[in-house]
Amino acid sequence: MSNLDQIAKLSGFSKATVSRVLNRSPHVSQATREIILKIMEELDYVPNGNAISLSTGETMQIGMVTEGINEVMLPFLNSFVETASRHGYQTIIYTSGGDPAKELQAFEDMRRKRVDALVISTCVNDQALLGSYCKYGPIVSWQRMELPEIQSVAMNQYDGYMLGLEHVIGRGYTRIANAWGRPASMNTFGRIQAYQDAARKYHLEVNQEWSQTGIFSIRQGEELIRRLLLIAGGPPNAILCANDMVAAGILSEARRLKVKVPEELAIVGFDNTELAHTLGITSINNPIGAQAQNALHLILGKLGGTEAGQQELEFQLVQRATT
Amino acid sequence: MSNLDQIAKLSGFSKATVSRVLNRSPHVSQATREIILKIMEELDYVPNGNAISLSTGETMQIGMVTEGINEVMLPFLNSFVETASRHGYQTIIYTSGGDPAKELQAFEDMRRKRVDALVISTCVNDQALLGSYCKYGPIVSWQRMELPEIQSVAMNQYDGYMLGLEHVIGRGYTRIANAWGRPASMNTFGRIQAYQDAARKYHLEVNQEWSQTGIFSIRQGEELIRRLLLIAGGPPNAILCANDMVAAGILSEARRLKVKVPEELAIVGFDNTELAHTLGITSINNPIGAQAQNALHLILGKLGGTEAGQQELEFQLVQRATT
DNA sequence: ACTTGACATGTAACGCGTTACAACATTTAG
DNA sequence: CTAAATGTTGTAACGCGTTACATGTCAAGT
Repeated sequence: MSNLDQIAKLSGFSKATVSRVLNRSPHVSQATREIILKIMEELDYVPNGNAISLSTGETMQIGMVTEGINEVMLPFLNSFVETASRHGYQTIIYTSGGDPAKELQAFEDMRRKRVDALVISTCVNDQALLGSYCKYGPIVSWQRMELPEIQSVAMNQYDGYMLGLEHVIGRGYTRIANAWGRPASMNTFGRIQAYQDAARKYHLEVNQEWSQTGIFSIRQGEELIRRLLLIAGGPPNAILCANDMVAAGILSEARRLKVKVPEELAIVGFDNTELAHTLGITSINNPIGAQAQNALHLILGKLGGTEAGQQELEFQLVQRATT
Repeated sequence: MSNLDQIAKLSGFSKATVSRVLNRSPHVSQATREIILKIMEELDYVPNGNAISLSTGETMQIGMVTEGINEVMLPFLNSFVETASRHGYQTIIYTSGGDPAKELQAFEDMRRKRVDALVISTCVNDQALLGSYCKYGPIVSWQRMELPEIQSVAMNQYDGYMLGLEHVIGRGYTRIANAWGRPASMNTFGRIQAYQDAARKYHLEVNQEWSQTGIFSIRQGEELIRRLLLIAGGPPNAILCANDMVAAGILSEARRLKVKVPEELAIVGFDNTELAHTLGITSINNPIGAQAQNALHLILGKLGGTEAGQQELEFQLVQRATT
């Protein structure tokens, strides 16, 4: 394995000049550049990434923190990895599986200079704790955060959820159930607010049992609808879901149980993923890919010292067969 | 930002001793260890990951090479990330989007010591080219490879596909269509072989137009079934798919077109992902998670110098509503 | 002819741990 | 009581680029 020193010795120039060639510095004569490039070629030289990172203090790597990779994350992850790579950054995945200690590994890795920045997709640690890592590098979150240090690319969940609510209300549904996601998250908070405001404004029937938090997955959706159908005082006739996976679970289980969709039950998903398209689920179009790009741009801005703003994004509702 | 030198100076011991404390070497007296740990604590010291990597030549990072992250990859990726992390390795995602040059970046990164090893999920470069990177570190592939240097954790596709074929044949279907994946891949090759052997053995009706390669996604599945239904000489009455996404596309489009499943069309997916469960698609259980673990173990073995074997895995067919 | 500046290149310190080898002290065995 | 073994710690080189600053050269400007 050849190194820069050898190239320098062989070419007769100093390490500095060789380094300049590597970094395309203009302060090298064309003749010198060619000689050095030729020798590099002959020795099959590539610079050692770790040495560069140690020296510059940059790893060109960004960590993505998440509980686990699921269908909803897919467009976020894909878009982020893609965009980051276009800017020369690689993405490292940190999955916690819900274990705060494992999640912390990502933050420690930033402290140890293994990654230059972090994007949080979902996280299970205390926000104050995460905040204490901000001094080690930029942290941007997909979900909205209370902590001002951690910027978020989440959209205004209140508006998005209201869009879904008014859609089903407009179609005559009044017994609306809610499958919300992470309890105590800002996203969920905005959605709850929207529901409460809509309930008041449109005089919806309200039943505590119709609203649940902590519902994320296909299986949880399946279970939820089974429970909802058994509720005393009657089941809801519409349900808004935390994401499309939940909606998919509810839809397939409802079909199995011979519940007519959308006549007896309207279903609205969230995120408008491929899944919603495939299953024909009405969904609120969360422009996830664009959010991921925003996340990267915020990070690049912070890394570069320029405080970049994010472009504004808008929700849309895509109507399909479930409403 | 404190460093090892400072800890050494403050504690009165040498860098070597401090390093020994960090690495839990037994050759340090208890008293010394405590003094040094205390100072580390006070200075809020963490070792610099890049310095460690430069020094040891290991990054504790493994690259995952793929065209893009999709539903089928999900269990592979999740399982790999999880297992790797348990062994102290982080996973870096390299998506090529089908561009060989972008894909090569991953291989170059191994050459530059940015990652210790690579797992190939899907790849678009010439295998011979990839082979030339084997000298820089272990490369393991999910898909079967022709190159002996690149070990694979793929299962015997012939057997798995035959399982699916015999299942539908056993249920009386004889006009079997095939939606195969990547052309010219070993996986596809095995499946084609299985189909040809089965066609001969069970006297299946054969129609060139029923078999296609290059079908991977939900959308492609949708398009495919539309085309198949228009074929002169009649459409097939069963179809085996490259993966569950394709099966999902076919199923939903078939329903839209009022084709009765499974009466008029049997559908068999591959991989038995969450998607197949949700949509009730019969699928061949490719134990993807276990394959990912195998991949990691092969890599760890090669990194550690011990040639680890992989545990044998078996296919199963999970019957659901589409057959 | 002389200053000024542009350009090319070198020097040496720096970023930060790891580790082979040496050295010394203290037991333990004989 | 000495030699060998064991345990503790230090020295210094190594892994490999980057970069601020210094030096030297040559042409343009006056």
